[in-house]
Amino acid sequence: MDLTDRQKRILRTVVELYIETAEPVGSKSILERSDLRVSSATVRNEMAELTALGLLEQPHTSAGRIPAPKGYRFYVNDLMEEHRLSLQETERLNQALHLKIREMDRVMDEAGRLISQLTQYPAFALSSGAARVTVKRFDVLLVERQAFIAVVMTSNGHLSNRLFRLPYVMDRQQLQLLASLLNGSFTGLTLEEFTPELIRSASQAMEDGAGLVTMVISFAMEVLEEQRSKLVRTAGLDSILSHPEYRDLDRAQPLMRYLSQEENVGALSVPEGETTRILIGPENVHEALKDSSVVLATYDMGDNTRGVIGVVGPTRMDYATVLARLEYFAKGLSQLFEQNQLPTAGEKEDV
Amino acid sequence: MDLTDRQKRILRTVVELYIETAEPVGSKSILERSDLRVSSATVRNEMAELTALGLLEQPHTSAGRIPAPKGYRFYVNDLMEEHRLSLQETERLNQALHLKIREMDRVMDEAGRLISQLTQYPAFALSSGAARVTVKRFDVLLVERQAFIAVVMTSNGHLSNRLFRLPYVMDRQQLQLLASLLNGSFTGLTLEEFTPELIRSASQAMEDGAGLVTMVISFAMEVLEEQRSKLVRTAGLDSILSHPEYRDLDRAQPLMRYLSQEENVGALSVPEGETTRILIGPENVHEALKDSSVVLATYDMGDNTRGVIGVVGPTRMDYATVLARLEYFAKGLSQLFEQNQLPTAGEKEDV
DNA sequence: ATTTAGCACTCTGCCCTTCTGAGTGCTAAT
DNA sequence: ATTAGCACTCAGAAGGGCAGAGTGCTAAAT
Repeated sequence: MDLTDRQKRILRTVVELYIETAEPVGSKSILERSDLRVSSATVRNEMAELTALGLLEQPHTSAGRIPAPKGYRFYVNDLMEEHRLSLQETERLNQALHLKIREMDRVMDEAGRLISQLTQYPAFALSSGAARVTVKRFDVLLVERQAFIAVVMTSNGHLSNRLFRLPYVMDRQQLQLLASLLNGSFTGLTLEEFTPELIRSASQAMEDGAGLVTMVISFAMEVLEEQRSKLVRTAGLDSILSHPEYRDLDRAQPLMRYLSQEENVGALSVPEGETTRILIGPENVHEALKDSSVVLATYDMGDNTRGVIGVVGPTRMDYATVLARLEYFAKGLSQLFEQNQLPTAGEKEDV
Repeated sequence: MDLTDRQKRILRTVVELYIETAEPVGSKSILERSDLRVSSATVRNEMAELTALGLLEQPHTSAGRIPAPKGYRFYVNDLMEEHRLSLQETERLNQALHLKIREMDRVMDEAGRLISQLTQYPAFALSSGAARVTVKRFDVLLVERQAFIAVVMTSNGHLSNRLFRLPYVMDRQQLQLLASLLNGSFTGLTLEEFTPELIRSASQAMEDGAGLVTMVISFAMEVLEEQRSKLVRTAGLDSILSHPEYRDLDRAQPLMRYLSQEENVGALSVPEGETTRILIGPENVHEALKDSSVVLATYDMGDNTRGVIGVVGPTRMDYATVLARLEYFAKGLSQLFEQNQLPTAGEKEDV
């Protein structure tokens, strides 16, 4: 797409004016805004050209122009200046990042909420579950004579535990045996490798405490399952309604539905190798997003896994600002994970 | 409020018809529905009476009547028949209750989601944090020479753990000491009783490992704090928009805002001694709920604490059905907590 | 003393028309 | 290539008229 300088200037002005006002932009307002030294007729001619190229569109014959998705795309790729965060903004973001929260769920909760507040769009946070999780280590703790706690540490540094009660008395030795058996046979295995045969043979090795093995193993499997699955948090749904493009319920409702379903939001992702992504209107696969845009940024969760945070809004979104804030926030999250000790209720495991 | 039988019949018919259709109810449709054997004029007279009593209201002179908040209240208290769940409904609810989820957060997540699906109204689930939580027991597990896991069991049966890394090597004996120290000084205390002095004196007792005490203790304090705080989950916000009374964005938006804020929803409660509660329109304290209704039901979380589940909808809500479903679901949750082992990642502690 | 038939009246929602103003596209002149 | 000028288009607001639902009241009937 080759545009003259003047055309670029015009396109950019249209986009920015439209982002501001949500009203179709006429030739005169362009002149007011940009410092083009031409007449409105010239601008009109250029706009006709840009429309022919599919960069602008006209809601109806006698209205101004609004950016077409292609126009936004061009703007985002080539025209948009990087938004420089103001001191206030970084201040606010930093403050938001000083959440002293340890649990994964909470972090994501907060992240979503904060981004939404910060951008005025509905936001979400995803943690892409660790692809290949294994149990790294089992521990068993005798609590009373008839109860013990099993602690499972997974390869991604997460710790889970559960209390088990038993109908009979258990001795320390038996527990010892259980622990070494579990550590011997089930560490380093992915969920799939927990085969029924393996479990059976381990149970048999345990003799009279055979039930214990299956109990703890099924707990471990739950943990693996959970660690593998994505965590999705959405926040700020209410802010949808404050944007004029969603005044129309027929637009707002499908979007809300979409955002209310975890599997939808969970499917949004950033291609390997990139750290951010912008999806404009029809570039979205899902029908419900066809006239909305999505801005995504990735953060580093430590153990080679990336999480995603993002916002959804009208195509008339303030891409520059949103992107800048999102990136900054994502970087902050990465740092949190790095220096800190997030993974759920435990500390990050480095090796 | 004394009403004749006929008046009650009419009021009830108006309410039920209006719940169904969302349209003002005229004298003729009342005759069609109920088996009153009088003329429409008589009904009109009665309706005028009911209106004078503040039980019905008229959107405008030439329209039918709609129930006033007082009318709903009367209906709910005296007229409403208990909704009998159909086989399908119980089926569906039972299915929903067979979530094999252990973690508190998840249960609440699911509960909210399910109730919303089941009722078609936005729903929420609250766990009212245990009022007086203490640490019941500390455990420490050596993981490597320079790392250990601390496990904290609280009085409400919750288990939390965290991994601590250290810059120096630690021996088993030291850990032993740490554990007995913690168990000796900090069990049975509420958060407030973790005084700086106590912590200081305990640290000193530990000599070279003084840092360990403060680390674990501050972790324990986080856990207590967390156990004490409410958990609020909201779901199904999108279903708001499918009800005609919220077609008007100026109604929908404040409600969504309200529901998006945890502290608002967290404030909803059921008085001691009751198990359910219905709040109709202006009976609600919060401005945003003035023309919506809330139905609440409590469930038993085991350790003398009650959780609340509820839905929010237009005053024209199908109270009977919603209440029945909510109660059933709440009972199911109570059972889950009872037989099962919910509290977060651990099992319920019975004594 | 109730109940009812009958009727005039009220008001909303809908459709249709008109009008206005913003903004265009085109033509002819520069 | 640019511009002034002008006719044209169209959405949205404003207003008028109409139909239908439903009321409240009066006077008659039970």
